[in-house]
Amino acid sequence: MFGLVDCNNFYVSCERVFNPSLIGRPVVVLSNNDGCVISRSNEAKALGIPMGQPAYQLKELIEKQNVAVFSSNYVLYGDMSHRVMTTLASFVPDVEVYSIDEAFLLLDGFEKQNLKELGRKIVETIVRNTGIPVSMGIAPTKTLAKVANKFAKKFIDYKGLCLIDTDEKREKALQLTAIEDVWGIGRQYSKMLTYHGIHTAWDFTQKSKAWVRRNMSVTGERTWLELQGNPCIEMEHATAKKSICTSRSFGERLTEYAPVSEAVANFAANCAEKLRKQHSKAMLLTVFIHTNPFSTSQLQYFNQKTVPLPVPTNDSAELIHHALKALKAIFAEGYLYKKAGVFVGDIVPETPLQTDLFDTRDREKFGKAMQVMDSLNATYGKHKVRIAAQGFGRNWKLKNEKLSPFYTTRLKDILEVKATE
DNA sequence: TCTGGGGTCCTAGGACCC
DNA sequence: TCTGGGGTCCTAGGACCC
Repeated sequence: MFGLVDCNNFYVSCERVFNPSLIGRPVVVLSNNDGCVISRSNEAKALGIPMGQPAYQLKELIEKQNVAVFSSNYVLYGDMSHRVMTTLASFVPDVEVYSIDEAFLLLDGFEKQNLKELGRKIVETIVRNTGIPVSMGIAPTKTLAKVANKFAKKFIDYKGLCLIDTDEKREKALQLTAIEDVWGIGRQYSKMLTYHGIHTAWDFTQKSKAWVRRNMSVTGERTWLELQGNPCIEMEHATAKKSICTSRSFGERLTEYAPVSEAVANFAANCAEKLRKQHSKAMLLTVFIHTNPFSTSQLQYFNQKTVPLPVPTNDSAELIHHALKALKAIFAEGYLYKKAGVFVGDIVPETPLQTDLFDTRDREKFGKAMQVMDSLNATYGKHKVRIAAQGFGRNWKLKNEKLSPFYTTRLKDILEVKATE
């Protein structure tokens, strides 16, 4: 059996833990740059605020209904997520952290009756220990655990826990699940399936295996099997990323090369840090820049450049060097830039080192410098020690006007909470 | 009229997830 | 005025090998 634990309205719940006056109120959290709504309290959902709605289109509603609005505070959410995951790991040995607010649990070896008790205990302990309310689904496959989780969330009588442990329950659940709500069925497949008269998860399971394979390839076939109780998607465990990307929209439009290059240098440094953290190096780097695609009045420009790295590397200075060279090749004057990003690919393990006959860089020396930089920054704060090209300008920085304090990670903010308490 | 029979690797694009 | 930021897997087709 598999369990799926999912935090309810996660980002909103994080804000509420440290600001209980938000409980009972409509609350939303916005994406980077205060762009779109990405988390909503139940009260905000009841007002009809959809997921992904641009904030500026909701201005009136927000004022009229006194909706509390927050910029996203990923430092806080990341720390709260860690607390939830650690608590889960104290109950079962095999936890797969699936996203910032979700985890799969392998529940093999528990008796049926114990399973319900265990689930109940997990749901109650998480909210008591972290303040974050969660829902849990338990079923014979991951896809069915996802289905069970939706019921745990939807029906208040379940008190956050739903088991699908008999064929009867499974059939009933599938009949009540719309096809577009199935894990693995996205917008395109929903459209195609609806066209073929398939409206529920149950309808889907009634199609032949060959039909599903023909129209939806092996991934669709797996979903089909999983919905019938045949597990084909196993537990996965954190492995090194095969590609890494850091990109941001700018708080204001940029026209000059200097601030764009500063931003790109920071994105490259960020990619380098992520590479070092997972002990790998990249062999390929891409830089992209573009104007605001939503604008109808401005001249549009999209461009990107990919460069092979002569020697696999995770050195900040080296990645910045190549990123800026690529940027120079694609930067064009006369546009209002909205977004840029750095992408690294062809990722290989840090060792063994692939050497290059003509490589003149003292990699041992620079590697040590990176280690020192990482350890200083771990103590004194992100990017406290940096490469000069990263600059101090900040004029490309994000808009986040409604940012909450770093309640759990920054001393000043922790003390502020204590003082108000 | 008839025109071999396998392979591998890479890339782009499309689907999906949070 | 104002619209996020990450990832994964699969397939088809082309280039190339013998």
